[in-house]
Amino acid sequence: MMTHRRILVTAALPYANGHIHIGHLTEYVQTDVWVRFQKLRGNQCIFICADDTHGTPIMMRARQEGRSEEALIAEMSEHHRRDFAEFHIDFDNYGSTNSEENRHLCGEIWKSLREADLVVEREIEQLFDPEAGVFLADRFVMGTCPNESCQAPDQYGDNCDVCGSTYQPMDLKDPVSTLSGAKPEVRPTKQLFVRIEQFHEFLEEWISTDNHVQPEIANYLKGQFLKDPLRDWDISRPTPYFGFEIPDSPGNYWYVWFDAPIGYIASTKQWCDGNDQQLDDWWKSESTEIHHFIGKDITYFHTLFWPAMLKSAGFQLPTAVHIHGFLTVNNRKMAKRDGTFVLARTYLNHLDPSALRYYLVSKLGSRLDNIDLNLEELVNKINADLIGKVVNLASRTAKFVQSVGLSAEYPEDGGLFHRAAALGDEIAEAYENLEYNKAMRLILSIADQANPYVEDAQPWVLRKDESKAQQLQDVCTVALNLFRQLVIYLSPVLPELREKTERLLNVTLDSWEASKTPQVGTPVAKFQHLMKRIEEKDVQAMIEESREANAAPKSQDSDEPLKAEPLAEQCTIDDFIKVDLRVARVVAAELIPEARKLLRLTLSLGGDETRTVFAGIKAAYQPESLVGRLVVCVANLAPRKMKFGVSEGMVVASGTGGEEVFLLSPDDGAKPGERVH
RNA sequence: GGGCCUGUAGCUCAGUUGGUUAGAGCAGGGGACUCAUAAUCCCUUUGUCCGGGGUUCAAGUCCCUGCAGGCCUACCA
Repeated sequence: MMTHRRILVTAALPYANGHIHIGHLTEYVQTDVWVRFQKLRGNQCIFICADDTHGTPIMMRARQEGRSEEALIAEMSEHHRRDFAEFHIDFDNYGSTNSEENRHLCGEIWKSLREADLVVEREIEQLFDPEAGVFLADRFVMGTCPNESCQAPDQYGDNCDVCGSTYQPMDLKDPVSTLSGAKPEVRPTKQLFVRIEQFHEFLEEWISTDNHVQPEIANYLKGQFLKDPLRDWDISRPTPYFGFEIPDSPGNYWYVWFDAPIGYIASTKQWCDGNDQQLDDWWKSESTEIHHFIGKDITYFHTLFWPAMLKSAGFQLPTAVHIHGFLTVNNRKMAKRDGTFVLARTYLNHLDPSALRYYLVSKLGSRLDNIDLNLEELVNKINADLIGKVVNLASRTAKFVQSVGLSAEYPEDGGLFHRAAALGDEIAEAYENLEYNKAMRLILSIADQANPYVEDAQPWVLRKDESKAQQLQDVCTVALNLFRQLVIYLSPVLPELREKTERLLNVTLDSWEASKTPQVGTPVAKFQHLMKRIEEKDVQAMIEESREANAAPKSQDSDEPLKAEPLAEQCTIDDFIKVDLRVARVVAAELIPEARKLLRLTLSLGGDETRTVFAGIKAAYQPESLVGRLVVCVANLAPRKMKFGVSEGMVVASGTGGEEVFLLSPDDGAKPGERVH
């Protein structure tokens, strides 16, 4: 018998700025399955989550919608809760970072940081948007890359997409606020920093021991952050900011990444208050395990800052931070354009949540690989595995024993039940270690033995001979007991199947141990469908709706590009004329193997006039597809020395970069060398 | 440029501390059955285990190297 464990589990807090989509669901399903598994094993386990509600994006959106932040986050919370509930994601408490409990705990932890003398005040300069009246985070500023050899326009405030260099938003040339289009001013602000370097040795030790993080993550952190002194962590934001004002620093607010993880504790506190529990038993007790499930994008907050904060405030550190990869659909990044950016709600409009749960779980392992949702495979897998093999077992036998129930004693079955029970240990180990794909393989192997058993025993023949009634009952008793084992093993993934099976077999399947003892002598209810097949057309309809819901209305294009990059200030015709745009023909296009983004183009402006241009379009265009086509180039741009040679101009394109690059082409009839007026 | 990961049948993947003829599911082909949500069962085809070296009695499995793909991160390692 295993020891009774007390386990606290969290999933990342979804941001209150958007709806839940199937990418999010990978994490919540992974976590929910683990929690349900622990509960089934008899451990005391609670699943804690909350909405992450603070920060500039929430503030700006509320303003835009003309309502309070509180109204916005309250509505979002409703949506999130409903989506999760319908995907059978069952939190013990779902809170909000904008709660009194959280404010209080932030204060407590803050006090510990102060007392340990870990907080320093420093004056820094930040960009301020005079029109919107807010300080601008890096991503709210765009301008020209300050790198002399790059000068790419329209880059964010922290780094350049084109040359990859990093810099401060102050360094950008011609910066523009993406909120208002105004030119930001540089203003000094006093901000608070946490001297996290104090924890350097401790963190190095912590990430290297006891599987606190996956080995590849430990490796990454050591190589990426811990090899140098850790930089002070900028933990405050000046007013206006939607969040908690720092008690001993009026006008300053805690940065959202300070109060968000504390939200885990605050949400636990709410649960404790409602369940007669002591918070300290969960967050300050060595006998409690704490497991965080997060995506790889937020690794650094959870493996460096968070342990440091907990450590200094005397809280228990996580037992493990489990990090997973991202979800792709049909092997591509989810994209609105492809209809693969599917909201949880849109999925629910067309398909059974159990299907996605099973599919994701059958793909998930313990590593942080990305996982792919192949829609064709989804249909196939659900129908073949769950309907054809698992549910079919009950479907083909239950009605034969509807009137008599299960046999009074468990019949001879050639060791089938015993073997499946023994396999339970291995399945449990796979669940425990987050090797869900392995667990599903093992479980399905039971169904693969059960169906031939039924085939061989031929209950449909037995029932025609009244003298074989006992034999018939026995065969169905075996099949339904194997089915019952399957359902227990699958119940962390498919809670709905469990409930329906409980009704069919008149039992409660709330313990893993139950899989070891056969069920006998109980009545069997009238068989009803336990799960529906998936139809290809429903998947198609879901994709269509995702496309429509996200695409702009037909007569009107989306305002997103303009919002992302507001109009520049007015210029005169003289300004415009300075830029000599010419039609050019691509006469050669070469891959530069060492370059990540660049292609080397040779452009002809007619006659002998040519230009060599390095263009950041490698991800978007095949070189051979470019040769011969017409493009528009900036012909009088000052040459720039680049890593692979001198670039003598630019080709004109729109798009956000990467694969999203669209070259301009003149209509038919244009000739190389013609000026664009 | 650096770091990490991956590369096994058409597809998705298993292959335990190196040990006999390399496996499963799906797909494909053939057959059986009719209880079941056109479900199920049986039989069946396919592999330069990415390439090249090396260690070993023995390598998909260990070492080196090359190639390809993915992710992360940078003229700092």
